[in-house]
Amino acid sequence: MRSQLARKPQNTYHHGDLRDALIKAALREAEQGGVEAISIKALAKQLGVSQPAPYRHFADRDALLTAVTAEAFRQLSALLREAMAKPSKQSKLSRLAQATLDFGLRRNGIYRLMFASRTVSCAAKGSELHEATRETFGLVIEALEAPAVGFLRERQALKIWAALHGVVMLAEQGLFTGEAAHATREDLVEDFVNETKTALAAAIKDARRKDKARA
Amino acid sequence: MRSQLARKPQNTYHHGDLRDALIKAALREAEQGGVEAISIKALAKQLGVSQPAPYRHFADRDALLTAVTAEAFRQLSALLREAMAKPSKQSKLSRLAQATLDFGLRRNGIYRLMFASRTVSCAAKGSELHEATRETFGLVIEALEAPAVGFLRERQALKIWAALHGVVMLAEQGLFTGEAAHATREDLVEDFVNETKTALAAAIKDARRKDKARA
DNA sequence: GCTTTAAGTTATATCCTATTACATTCGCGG
DNA sequence: CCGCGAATGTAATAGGATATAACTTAAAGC
Repeated sequence: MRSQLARKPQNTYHHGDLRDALIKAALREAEQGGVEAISIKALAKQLGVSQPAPYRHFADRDALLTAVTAEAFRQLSALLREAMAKPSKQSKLSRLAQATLDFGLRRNGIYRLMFASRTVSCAAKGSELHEATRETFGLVIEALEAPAVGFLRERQALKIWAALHGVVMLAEQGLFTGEAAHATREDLVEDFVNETKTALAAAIKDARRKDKARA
Repeated sequence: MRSQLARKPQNTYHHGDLRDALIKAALREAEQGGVEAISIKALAKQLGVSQPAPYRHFADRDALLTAVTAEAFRQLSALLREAMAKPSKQSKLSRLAQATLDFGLRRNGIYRLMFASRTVSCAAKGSELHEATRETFGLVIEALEAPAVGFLRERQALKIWAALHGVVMLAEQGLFTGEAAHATREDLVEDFVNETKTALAAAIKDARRKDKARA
């Protein structure tokens, strides 16, 4: 496999793994300047191939962005899985939440590419991107560590997921400076984590009660 | 004032209010296709002026986007103010929250322009955009209808603000379809509203208790 | 080994941003 | 009321990006 080498080996007509190299390089670019920093032309030059070469692998810029976004989701999933796996006195949910915040701030260009573009919503069911996002969301559900009550769990997962987004976005926009800085980003995330836990516990208790009443 | 007419009157060298017309037209474009739908050239053509004319009013595309974003925030503020003013059996906070959700979904292209781009975070203190965003955030604080405990209020305002963002983003990305659709967007928003209210009440009670203990 | 096909190249069309140099109009002081 | 400077608009043009078409080279399979 030549996919490790980002650049094309000299004197070879074929790059070897241009598709993969393009995605990796695009991710690097996006890390700094967000979506608009991804330029087919620039990537081609960087990888030592001609400008239209990428079009052999991606129909257009959007197709590349979609693939890049999918890869980014897989990387986030890996990070979250890792955070959830390592032993800690904190809950799985808390670790997942803080890891998400960390990813969202440290790799903000990529984060915005993942969530702030319309790419995701246009992903067809069954597509690579759709699967990648579902996997990530699955981890959120898993982190709740709740008995399988189906939609109750999904609802809380959606809520914490949404709240995390918001914190990342606002943090990146500098809304935590000034007087509001009394609350750090991490504090807010922990607030949401706790509220999610109590809400989930209450919902389950409620469901059990109704269940018993019916019996 | 000629600002009502979007198009340049025929046979007049000067447009009359090109700056304003550009912002309005750009907002219309963004409503459909988001930020990338805003093209200086296309706007100029649409307004019947030469292609470089806009550069008399905006240094570059970014400057236009910044102005457009500021206008969008002012429009959101107006909408929220209206929602909060009209009599209703629901709380101010609930009305503000639902109005935000509505704005975020119905005018999603603009919403993304406002929050998903880095424009806002680059706004210098005192700039038009910075003032516009602070005004909007001020309305959120106002909607809490809490006694002035300063940072306690700001913290809850940040939290509900963040949560609202998240819901809008996820909703727009279609994460509420499928099994998760058990919870509608409006339900989630109401959940957050209620959690904010109880959290704020608890925080204030706590602060009072500590205050009394000191006396 | 020969052919088919995947992958890359050169050339080119089109669109957009942005600048420069020039033209026109507005408005204000004399 | 006139003339001059600032504001605003135009034409011409450079430069960069996406994307397509026609051609070329290497790889892979029979």
